[in-house]
Amino acid sequence: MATTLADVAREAGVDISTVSRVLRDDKTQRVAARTRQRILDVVKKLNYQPNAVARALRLARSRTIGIVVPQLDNPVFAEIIAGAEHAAAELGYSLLISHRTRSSDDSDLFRRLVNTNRVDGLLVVSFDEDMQLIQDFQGVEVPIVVINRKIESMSCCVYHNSYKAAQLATNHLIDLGHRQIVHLAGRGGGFNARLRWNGYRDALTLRGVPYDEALVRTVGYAAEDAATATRVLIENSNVLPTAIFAATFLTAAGAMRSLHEMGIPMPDEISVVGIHDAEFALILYPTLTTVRMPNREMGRRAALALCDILSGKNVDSEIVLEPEQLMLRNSTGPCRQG
Amino acid sequence: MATTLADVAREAGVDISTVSRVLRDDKTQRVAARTRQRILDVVKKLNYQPNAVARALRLARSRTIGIVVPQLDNPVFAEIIAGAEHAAAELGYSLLISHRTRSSDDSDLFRRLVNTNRVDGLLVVSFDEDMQLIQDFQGVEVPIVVINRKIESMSCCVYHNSYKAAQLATNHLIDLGHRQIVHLAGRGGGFNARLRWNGYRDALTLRGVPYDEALVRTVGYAAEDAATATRVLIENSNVLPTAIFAATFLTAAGAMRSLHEMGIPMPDEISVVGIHDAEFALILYPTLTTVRMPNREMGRRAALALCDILSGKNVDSEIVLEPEQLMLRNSTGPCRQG
DNA sequence: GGTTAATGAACAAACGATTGTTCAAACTAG
DNA sequence: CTAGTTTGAACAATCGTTTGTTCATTAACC
Repeated sequence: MATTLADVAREAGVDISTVSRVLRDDKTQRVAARTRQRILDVVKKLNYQPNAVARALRLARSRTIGIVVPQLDNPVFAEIIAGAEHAAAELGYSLLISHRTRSSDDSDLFRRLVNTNRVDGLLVVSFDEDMQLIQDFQGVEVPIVVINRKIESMSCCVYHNSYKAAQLATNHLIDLGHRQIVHLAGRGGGFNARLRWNGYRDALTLRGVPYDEALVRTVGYAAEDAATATRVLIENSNVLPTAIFAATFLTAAGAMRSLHEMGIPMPDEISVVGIHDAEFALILYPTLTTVRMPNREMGRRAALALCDILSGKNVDSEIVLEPEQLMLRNSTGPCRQG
Repeated sequence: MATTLADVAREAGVDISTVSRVLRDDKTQRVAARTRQRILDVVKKLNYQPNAVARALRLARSRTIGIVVPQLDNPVFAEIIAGAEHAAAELGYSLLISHRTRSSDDSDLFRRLVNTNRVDGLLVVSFDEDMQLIQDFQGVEVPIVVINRKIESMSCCVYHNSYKAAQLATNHLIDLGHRQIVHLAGRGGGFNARLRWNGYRDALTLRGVPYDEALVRTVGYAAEDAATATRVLIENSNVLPTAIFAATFLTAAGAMRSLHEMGIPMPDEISVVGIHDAEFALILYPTLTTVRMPNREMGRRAALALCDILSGKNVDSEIVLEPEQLMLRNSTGPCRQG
């Protein structure tokens, strides 16, 4: 069995409350230096570690936060989790992970997590389109930090500046001389999808390149969707686009596959740029130019914010993270038609 | 505040112990049908949910298991986690996630997780090469299930039949007429790396293809390592290999990138096959032929085994999962030199 | 030296559940 | 009608902490 306060107290010949006070460094009461030392010696000797469960019961705080993610096998979410786990661990919090798929009816997932007092707070990573999210928050009595999207009614949201990211990507293409720039946008008009579309449109307009809605295609999440859309787009074009700005990594990859299949060389005839950077950007051929987004940082900041809320501090209701940088690789190049 | 047993008891006009017995369906004591119904009504009315922390303290069981992973942004590990989370949730267990990097000195990570009574058991996902693992298990007093590798001294290990997977991959290449088959093996000689190498060698031998150690290269984990190794290998070959069997997904991707860069067409001049299947196999060009391994299932079986151990059942000390199937795609084709 | 103040540590009551024990009321039987 | 047995539910201890309160000592002061 694990050693308890009682074991330490017995060995040191004091009351458990005294041991507790020494360990908690209780200010309201003083302990003689000799006694304190004796206790600390015993604590070390017995390798005492406080029982987190008992403490959680007494304090009504478990020092555990829950993170709810829509899917795990997505590098973006994985990075968010990694960032959150790291930050939480540093602050002495544990991370309980929970899965919330689009399909499964998990309307009481949050309440279950919380009502059974397992978690002090919740980190919720949102899919762009999950509209049910807000109503599922009803009746959840712990602080919630929303990741990857802004929801007005929530006390704290941490998300990327996707608008800026799209501008970076688009400007890069414009700088290379491209004018016929296709945008493969996220279907469903979610938070990030909309911002990226707007960023793309405004970047064009600001630089005097006419915005043509016909060059925008909304595609689903899978690479296959982007592949199909790209094929259709190319086959039906009178004037071939010279560049593609893909809203996500998988979209970019899907587009690239179609281009390969149609024998269109990159970046010679068509440049491709994507958003989100991961190891996978390097395994594509050609390696993919992307706008790197601070996903880890997003997880980290969200965890920090939640822990701040839990310790009674005030936090900004919105934390917006700027894109890190344009990762220049081999999928983009100067426009040959310019 | 959340409702407690006391709230329910007061409302129903009974003692808390009676409420508890009704909810636990205690056999040792009977409760009058009327009382039982009254209690159940109140429970529903107040939406009572037991406090998991209090129960954990009393029962010395938290119904939480910890999963320790070496990295998160790896689709294989992500799938394992997803499988484990799902199975755990179904059995009423929560999953605490913890990160254990190769570098960080986390020799007491396991003990910390356990001694503070946060988890009833541990799922440890192993990196192939992590040799320190075993000694870090010392003094950990909860059941541990090791995932992705066999460790003799452990009571339960769940892992893939990597030997068989390698044979599947190699046989596929042999069937296509290939004889000069390179193997890009995992560096460090870890559990899976060794099995795959052996599977490759034995498949060749069994089919009468001479095994030539010069055709095996050990490479590190990153795609870049495989890319470099492939380039060196090709440039120094008298007889060009006609196929590559890459031990992992990233290895395959790295090799493919080098082949692209050297202008060697796939699969016309060189076929490539990898192990592990994910969305990423579909975004490569050409799409990658792989042996699909049951990673989700591995996580699921490990969680089930751990929960079985925790409920006192006996479990097999080894659970070996066979490769699912060869996913035939466009990176492999008949040998043109045959 | 006797009263008061400060010190140091024990005592005890929670937190919310589970579970062995006790006990009153109702029932059975002789 | 009384002694003995069931039945149904309350009582109480416990899990390992934290923290307000009490209580001896010792020190301090006039």
